[in-house]
Amino acid sequence: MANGGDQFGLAAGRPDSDCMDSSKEKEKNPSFTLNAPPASPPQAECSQQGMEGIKVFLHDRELWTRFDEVGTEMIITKAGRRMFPSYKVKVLGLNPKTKYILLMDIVPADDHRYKFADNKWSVTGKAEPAMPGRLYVHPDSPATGSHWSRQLVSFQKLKLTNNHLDPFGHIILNSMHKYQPRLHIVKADENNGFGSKNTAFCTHVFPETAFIGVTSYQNHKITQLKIENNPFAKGFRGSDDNELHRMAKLQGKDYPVVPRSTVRQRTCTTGSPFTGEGRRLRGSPEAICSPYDSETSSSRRSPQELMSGPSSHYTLSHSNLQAGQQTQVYHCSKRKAEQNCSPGNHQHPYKKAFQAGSPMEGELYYPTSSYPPPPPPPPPGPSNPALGLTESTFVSDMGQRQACMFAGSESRIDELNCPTWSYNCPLPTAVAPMEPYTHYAPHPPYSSSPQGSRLSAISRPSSRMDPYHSQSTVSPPESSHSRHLSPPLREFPCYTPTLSPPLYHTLETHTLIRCGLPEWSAAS
DNA sequence: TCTCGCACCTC
DNA sequence: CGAGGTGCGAG
Repeated sequence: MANGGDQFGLAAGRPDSDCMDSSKEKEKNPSFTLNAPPASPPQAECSQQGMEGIKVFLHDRELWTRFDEVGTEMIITKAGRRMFPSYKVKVLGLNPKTKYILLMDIVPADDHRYKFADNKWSVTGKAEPAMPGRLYVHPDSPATGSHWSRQLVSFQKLKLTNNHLDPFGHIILNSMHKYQPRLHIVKADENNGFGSKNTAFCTHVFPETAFIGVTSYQNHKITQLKIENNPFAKGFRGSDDNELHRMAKLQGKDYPVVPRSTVRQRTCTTGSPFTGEGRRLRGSPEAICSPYDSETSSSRRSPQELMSGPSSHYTLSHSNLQAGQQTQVYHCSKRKAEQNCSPGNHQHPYKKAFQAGSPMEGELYYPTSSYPPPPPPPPPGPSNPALGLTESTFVSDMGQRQACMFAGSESRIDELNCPTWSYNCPLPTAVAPMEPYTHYAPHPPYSSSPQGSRLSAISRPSSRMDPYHSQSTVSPPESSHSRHLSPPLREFPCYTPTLSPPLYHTLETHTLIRCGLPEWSAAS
């Protein structure tokens, strides 16, 4: 991302990059300091709650970095498209016996809409209102620390869609907008009591995983990278003659055609438009940028570092979560869901469902009332929905454990009052009500530690940096910095214990519970 | 811009 | 083998 971020010009600079230790980072990059919160006081609730020692390393970071340097694009389709590279992480430092819920969300990186012209990305306007925020709960959740640490934690099955009414629980994104995936680790230990102030969680952001959602690839370099690295795209690889023949066929030409991939490779490799100055799209002027800058520097790290290093994870307090998101939870039974509705079905079924029926549903589901609460509240955070979800829930519901989606609106969070857990019943249709998230509050995602602070700050002016301290955690192997911010608040989505038939369960935002911060708590 | 059906591929 | 993940290119 570093680069990528730059490329996109995302508003943000990336917060620090992954692997480095924040402290180290600072050393390297003075600028970093500016943005980044000081090594920060561990205030973090995270630390208090034993989340401080958690280290997260992005798998295949090198690959992510390669994409990022060009400007990562992720295809978003109505049926839902997987991300590539896949988001996989190695998590260390968890208490072996404690149960945790791992989930992801993807938040707007900034409030811009982008266009790809002249072989480069540039800002073309203001972002569309944020889509309903959804959280993807790892299918294994909740599971013990030993379980998570045993092997890579893969979010490979997470799918992205541009269908605002998506019933499958896929993460909804807007095309030509930049996003930042985030990983949330929520302690599901009963002792914490879900929804309690003590519930601990932390958020990790790998700037290099930021991407722009597209309905079709814009940058040939990206297409090439996808083809070269994604096994499912093997058929497009220009291995030798195959490609030529294939291309010729496709084009209906008798003569060999030069495979795009080949061309691209040559073309793109070196000077990506993005590189250097070119890369940065105008970032949002906001402070955000700075963090990224720091990030950028980080990007400069040696390849080795990038590769192996644990990415820096920032622990963001929930604040990082995008503001204004609502939380909804969807449990999808993988197979079933797919069978019933998914793409697999051949678009028909689901199309109908979505297109035809959806509008209504969508409307119905969108609770206008709750809508954009003014200050973007803290992100749904790892909504504890997960927490709420007990194992039993997960397990039982899903024959197999499956990923669950949550959509959260931060905005609501504010509104939420005290921590109470409520359970919502999934809609019969499986469509969860969602609210649009409040339009993005400045980009939360990025500001990692600094972000964290930023986010919070953003969402709530009052809660700025102070409240959140990002701790810098040193990531072991490589330099990584992880910052743990103590979240001011925590929200917990309510969750329905009984999974109803519908594959998905939705947690509504208002059901979220906030925990923790005084500031926020006061809000609304 | 986006959607769709397709060939080709992995699993 | 079938299910399903790919990018392609026409529409």
